Amino acid sequence: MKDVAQRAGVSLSTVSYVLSGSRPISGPTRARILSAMDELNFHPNAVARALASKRTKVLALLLSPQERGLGHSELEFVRGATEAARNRDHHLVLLTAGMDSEADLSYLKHQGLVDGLILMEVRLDDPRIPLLQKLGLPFTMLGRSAPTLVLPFVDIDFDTTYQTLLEYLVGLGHRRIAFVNQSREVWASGYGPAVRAQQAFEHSAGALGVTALSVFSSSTPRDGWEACQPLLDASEPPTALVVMNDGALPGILLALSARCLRIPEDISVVSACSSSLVSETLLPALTSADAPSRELARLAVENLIQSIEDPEAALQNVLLPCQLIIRASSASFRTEPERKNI
Amino acid sequence: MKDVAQRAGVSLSTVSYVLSGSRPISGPTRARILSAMDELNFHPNAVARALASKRTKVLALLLSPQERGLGHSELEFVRGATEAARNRDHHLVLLTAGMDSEADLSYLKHQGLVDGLILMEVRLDDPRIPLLQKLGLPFTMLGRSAPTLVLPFVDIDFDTTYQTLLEYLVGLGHRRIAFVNQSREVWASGYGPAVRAQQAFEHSAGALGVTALSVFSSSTPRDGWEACQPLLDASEPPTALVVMNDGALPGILLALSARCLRIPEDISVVSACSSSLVSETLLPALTSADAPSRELARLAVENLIQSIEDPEAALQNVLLPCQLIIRASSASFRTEPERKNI
DNA sequence: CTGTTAGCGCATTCAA
DNA sequence: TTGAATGCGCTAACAG
Repeated sequence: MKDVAQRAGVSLSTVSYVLSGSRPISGPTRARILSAMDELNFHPNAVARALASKRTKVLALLLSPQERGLGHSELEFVRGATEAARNRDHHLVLLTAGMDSEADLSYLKHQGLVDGLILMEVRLDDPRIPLLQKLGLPFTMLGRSAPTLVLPFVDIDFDTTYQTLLEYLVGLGHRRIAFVNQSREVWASGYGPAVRAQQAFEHSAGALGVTALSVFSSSTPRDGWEACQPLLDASEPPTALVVMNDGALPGILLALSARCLRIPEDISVVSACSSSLVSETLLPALTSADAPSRELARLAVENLIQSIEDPEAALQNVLLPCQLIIRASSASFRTEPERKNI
Repeated sequence: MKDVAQRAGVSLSTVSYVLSGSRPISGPTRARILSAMDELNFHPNAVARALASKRTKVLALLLSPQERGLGHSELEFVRGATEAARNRDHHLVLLTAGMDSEADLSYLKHQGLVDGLILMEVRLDDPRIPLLQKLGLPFTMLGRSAPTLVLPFVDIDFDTTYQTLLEYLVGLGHRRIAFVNQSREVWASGYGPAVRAQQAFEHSAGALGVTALSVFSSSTPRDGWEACQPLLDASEPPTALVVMNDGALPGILLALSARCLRIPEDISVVSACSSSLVSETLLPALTSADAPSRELARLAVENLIQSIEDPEAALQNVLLPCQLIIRASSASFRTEPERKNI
């Protein structure tokens, strides 16, 4: 950098100022400096900048790749966040270690390698939250914890999503609708989406006066298969399935196929809070309420950067509903003219 | 850190040396220093260390989450790599941006935020390789490029894997075996696994004298379904399917179900180079050759760190075969006593 | 075995 | 609008 300064006939600090833009530099000198940088193939060193400015411009996304691997909708979130970070001149890295214990997070903080965090897979009483607050490490959540806490987050608007979904199905004539949630363990652990979706489904179903059944399933085809057996064995099986479980979907479709139930003639299947990348490629293509992952990611990043730059700023929480996209797996329920159960 | 030094009654550098361990320190002083660090709740600052030592101790895993989302086997690799990095006192971050162009990689290098890279999804003539060599950025590949290049890599031993797989199937009496590869585009682009697996399959099939068919399929259930239609429509359909395509598997199973072909009575299905997390949870549980992701990850990290610490070191390439695990989807082929085709 | 010292490459405060 | 000087927190010679 001092080479650049010499070559441009200015002082080292002037070079620094054109880089950071934190001070007005006259047109000509700025141009000389820029071309000098170019000629010398100069690239500022991020580590040194970080040390001097105490900001690394690195944001981390905490993943917990325990259960089901990263689905398409998570990946879309990652892409959106990466892109948003870039637009704001930041790096976005994914961290996967056991970033949950106090030791880990404290380590992260003191290492000083990241300026802030985005938490995924937030639970209602997520233990990471008090830790991060205590450590003073800026963070934003994808999902939210218990409603009492005032914290920065972006999340799916489950109420609106399920209301839209159920109104659509009821409009098609369905009166017995089943919900396939995530696993009971995940739900019981207070994982936000599982809990809120369950509530939202039951609430909307009640408001619309439809019979609501629900089952849990881990995110595997095998469990999806098993989870829907009782539903299909019932004396009055549901005429529509709402599934918020991408991983279980193949098993569910297989189970229906095994019983020779046609979709959507015999039963409608809609996917909730998933990615169109999965809904579109299933057989048949599934009507779905697609999660606004990209948009949420963008908002989360903006949120985080803002709270890094101004810790006092009023936080701006956002809830976005999933968007209903009608595909081939839903149809109006005909009052059993030719329903064939085997 | 100077506070620690004072409190322990030693010089600043001595503290530094107990941290880095790069110099023998006597028991007593070391103990005093450690307890001083503890009392002051001291944590070394990674950024400062990086600036002074010119090593960030950060390794990056380059992902290209374009097509199919990260599958379980990739995630297992990530976990293995993270763990291995930790054991060697390094951080492992995942980078997902468009880290392929020269500009991006050069940026990464000059930023100086990472010491080295692990490349995933390597193609036979991967453009990133010459770039990284030119930039002098240490890297290791998961997978390998054209065989002529001498570069550090770890990879699956496709030849052994497919030989084992086919010998197993032939031993069960199968003589018509089909292979479902990744998509034609992926194969044509020179993606290593797709190319090498195809070769290995054909070679082993030839050596064993079995009739080999093969099709391509993108990693979606829909395409899996479609890809196997011609196989099943053939006058002499295969009696066994070898699938190296986790994403297509659900569609393939659905297609078989739709034709009322039972697994394994009517047709055997085995999964190649996948993760047991998917094979186990499909219906039925699939016999599979599981990728040694964890071990490969560990080796890749060791490799990379070694080449960072000693760029001249003789590189140690490794090929590991997948391990055949027999589950419920394969059985001996009975010479059509009751084969029911619909 | 331990202390002294000179940077690492840049941001930023003070002067001019 | 620019320059000079100080320091971010730590490492790694060089000296004892």
